[in-house]
Amino acid sequence: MDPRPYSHVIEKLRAAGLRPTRQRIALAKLLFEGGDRHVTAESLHAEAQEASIRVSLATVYNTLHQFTSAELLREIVVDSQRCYFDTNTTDHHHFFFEGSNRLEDIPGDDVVLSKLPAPPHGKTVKRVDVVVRLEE
Amino acid sequence: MDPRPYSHVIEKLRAAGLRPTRQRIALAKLLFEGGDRHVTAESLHAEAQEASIRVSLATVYNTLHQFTSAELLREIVVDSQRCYFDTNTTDHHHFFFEGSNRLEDIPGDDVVLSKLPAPPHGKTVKRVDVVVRLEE
DNA sequence: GTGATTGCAAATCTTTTGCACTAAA
DNA sequence: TTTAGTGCAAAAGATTTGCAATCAC
Repeated sequence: MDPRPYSHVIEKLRAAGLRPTRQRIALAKLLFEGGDRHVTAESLHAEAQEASIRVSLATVYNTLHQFTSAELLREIVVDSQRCYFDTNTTDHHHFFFEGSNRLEDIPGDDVVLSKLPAPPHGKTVKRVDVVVRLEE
Repeated sequence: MDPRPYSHVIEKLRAAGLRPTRQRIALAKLLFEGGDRHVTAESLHAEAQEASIRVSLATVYNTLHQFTSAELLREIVVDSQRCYFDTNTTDHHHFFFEGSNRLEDIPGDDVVLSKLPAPPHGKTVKRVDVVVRLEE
């Protein structure tokens, strides 16, 4: 077996200034080695359990927020009942399937905003989020 | 005093198929007689208390959802911790002031989406929400 | 009167926190 | 060894629910 099976992930964590603990490494592997993903704290915790990774839900919450601060993840607001996190941190938008509460990326330039208002005086635009809400 | 001081609001409720109870009339007056407004259940409840209207918080929640189903209000998702309701049910978008958690309407055509992706097969677009997130 | 609506308190659900314990450096 | 990170259980905050009391019609 590869003597340094987690080196990628460990580097990523170090680069972000996060100490590579067992839990962070395991969660980072789940998050970043499966392409672009959308997770909630609950869903990631369940996934970790299935993979026999022992992590508490509190640590999952903490970790998701730390990763978000470190810009390894992006938080997406589509539902006022739950937080979603996206492993795709590039500029893009989302489809949201009401009913199944599922999120899907909309590739970067499939949405074009050709006109935007100027921000109110003294304010800066942090981000523009476009959510296309779908129903059956 | 006007013998039918609430007639407007009462008509509005009846038209929406909602029985005009004391609480609904009072909340509808607060909501619809002050121009375009953004409220949370908590803020509307506080406002009602100040106006000496006796309504429980549970009833405020129920009423906001009934009004939303009846399309007298629109629910806006900008924060995964709280529900916001908007008395402006026309097509428009929002500024969200992170920090003060305040919402402001962006007039209809100050945002132009010149390109949108086709919805996935079998799905219908229910709404497209644009949120411009601001910071100081 | 009768069924819809309300209030209250308890329940639920997601998320955060305090603190003793453990592990990384 | 020193400090950051973790787990657990408890707390917090938003929202919902069950049910008896009340109100609109």
